Amino acid sequence: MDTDPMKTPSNFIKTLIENDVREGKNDGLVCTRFPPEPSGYLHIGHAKALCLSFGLAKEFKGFTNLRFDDTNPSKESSVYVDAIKMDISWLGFHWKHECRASDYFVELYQLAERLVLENKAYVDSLNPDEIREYRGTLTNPGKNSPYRDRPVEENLDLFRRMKAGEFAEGKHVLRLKIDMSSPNLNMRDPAIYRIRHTAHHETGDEWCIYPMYDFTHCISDSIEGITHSLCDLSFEDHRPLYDWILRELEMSCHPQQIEFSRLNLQYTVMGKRKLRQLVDQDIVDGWTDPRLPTLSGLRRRGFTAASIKEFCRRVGVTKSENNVELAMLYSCIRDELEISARRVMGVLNPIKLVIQNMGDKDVIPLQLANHPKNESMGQRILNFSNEIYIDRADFREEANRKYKRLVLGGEVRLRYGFVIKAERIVKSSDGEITKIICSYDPDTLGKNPEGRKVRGVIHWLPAEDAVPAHINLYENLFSVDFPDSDGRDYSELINPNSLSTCQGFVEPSLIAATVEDRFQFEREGYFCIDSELSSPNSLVINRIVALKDSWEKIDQV
RNA sequence: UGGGGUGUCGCCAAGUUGGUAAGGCACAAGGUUUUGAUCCUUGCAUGCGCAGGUUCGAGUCCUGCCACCCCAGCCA
Repeated sequence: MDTDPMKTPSNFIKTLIENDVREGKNDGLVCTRFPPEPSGYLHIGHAKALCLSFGLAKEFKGFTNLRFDDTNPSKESSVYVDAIKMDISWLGFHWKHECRASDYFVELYQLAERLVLENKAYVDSLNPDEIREYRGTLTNPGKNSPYRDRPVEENLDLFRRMKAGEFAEGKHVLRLKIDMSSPNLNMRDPAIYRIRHTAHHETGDEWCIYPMYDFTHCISDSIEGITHSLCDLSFEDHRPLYDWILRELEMSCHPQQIEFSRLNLQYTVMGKRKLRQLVDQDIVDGWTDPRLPTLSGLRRRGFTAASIKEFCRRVGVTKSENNVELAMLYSCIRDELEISARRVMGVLNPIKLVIQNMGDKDVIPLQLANHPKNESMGQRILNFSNEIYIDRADFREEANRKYKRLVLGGEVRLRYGFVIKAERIVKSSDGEITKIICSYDPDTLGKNPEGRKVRGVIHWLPAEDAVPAHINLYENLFSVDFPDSDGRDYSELINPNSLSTCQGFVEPSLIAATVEDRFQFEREGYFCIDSELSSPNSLVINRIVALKDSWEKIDQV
């Protein structure tokens, strides 16, 4: 496989395009488009489509247009337009033209009139229920509408009056005259214009009839000179219609529609309707909730654009059903952050530890590497003093040999510091450990103690300099791997632990961290500053992903 | 029982004219390690949905089955 991150790995679409270019089709041009409907936020499935369409066009020196498919004013809004542009830019893609289907409303209308004139379209006055009835079923052919043979003049008159606003919604619809007995339901006289007395976020109240997807999309592609129109498998059945319209209209540019399978990620949902439901029902904290697979959510969680593109590269492009494991995504961000993230100490569940053989005022400045393998990332100093914090999970009153951390009476090394020994503990009246009293061995900095082996290393923070932080830890949003194919209601499938928070401590340097920064809390995972809730005097930190943890498995047996 | 698709390791996925099954993730076992991380080494489909056939040779060709997905919005 091609491992160059700058290039799309080989896939069936790329192969097909390579052949087109080789044969000189479209004068060797490769022009694509990304056509979101501005009715929701983009998610990681869109990232796959983005990587494909933008990636291919770029590789073949073509261009990609961003086109908002805004033909349904009742569902769309400009707030989504802005969010979508933001997400695409964040991923690092540059579109040639920013277009909207609504830019073509006049042209679309004229083309529709032409089809009426050529007796290839007619105004149907059946109501929605009747239209459904007449359409037939999957196994039975449909039958012609009684209005199908209206004279051209009457169709034209009616269509113009639809446009003029003379009719109520649902009264009439413009349909293509194709074949009511086609085995492909999409060819059974599809509706291409409906009446909607709704203002459009771009065209205002200029129109009260709006063209529908099948009619709009192919023509928009054609107008823009798109050569390869990539979409997901659900449009495969629409391709004959796509081609029919462009052929009947004798459009000079006839793009090729190619379908690929959409991305499915385990333990989450990708459908726009479903994501909206999570947002609307306040199951999550808006479209940018870090648990969501939306690009805004992933960004807020701390995923980088590069890691998402790498993920898309790794999952590939095919026509087969796929259910990608979350581990694949996590691996991408870990691989990147392992190299780039600076290391810091962060204590999630603090417990105080007192060094008894150190004075109150004693301070030993310790040098800590910002990255164990990259000296150029420099060092920092942390003051070791007689009161420090460690994580509760790193201490046990008793434990078996497998436990490598601090045990009462045992020794452990403080990361980049001394070896300490747990002498005794202090408990509160309800039995909770409130303090661990330790001694430290001054002769163990940077070297092993004489005659003993210290197996464990734990992270720590000086109590004096520790900065409190609100830390968000995430787990899968859903408790089942395929929420879509589970019969139960969403509310029953949400993982109650998808978000857990703790009040921990971090190094002072994080006060100055920016939203772009990512860091590794040693032994814990990769974290970032929450872009919406954090401030220098009240840090909110999100865990992007935990470090791989082979201990967790051992501990459970 | 109509039409359109898809079936290669637990997951993703190469496999372009038939020539003797890439790679990634995950997992397992060793080694290194002041992160139970990283890194390194090794292992992981006599098998390509099933059954036949053609062929010296088939994941790749032929035939017949089976399974799963999508389509009956005046949504996109």
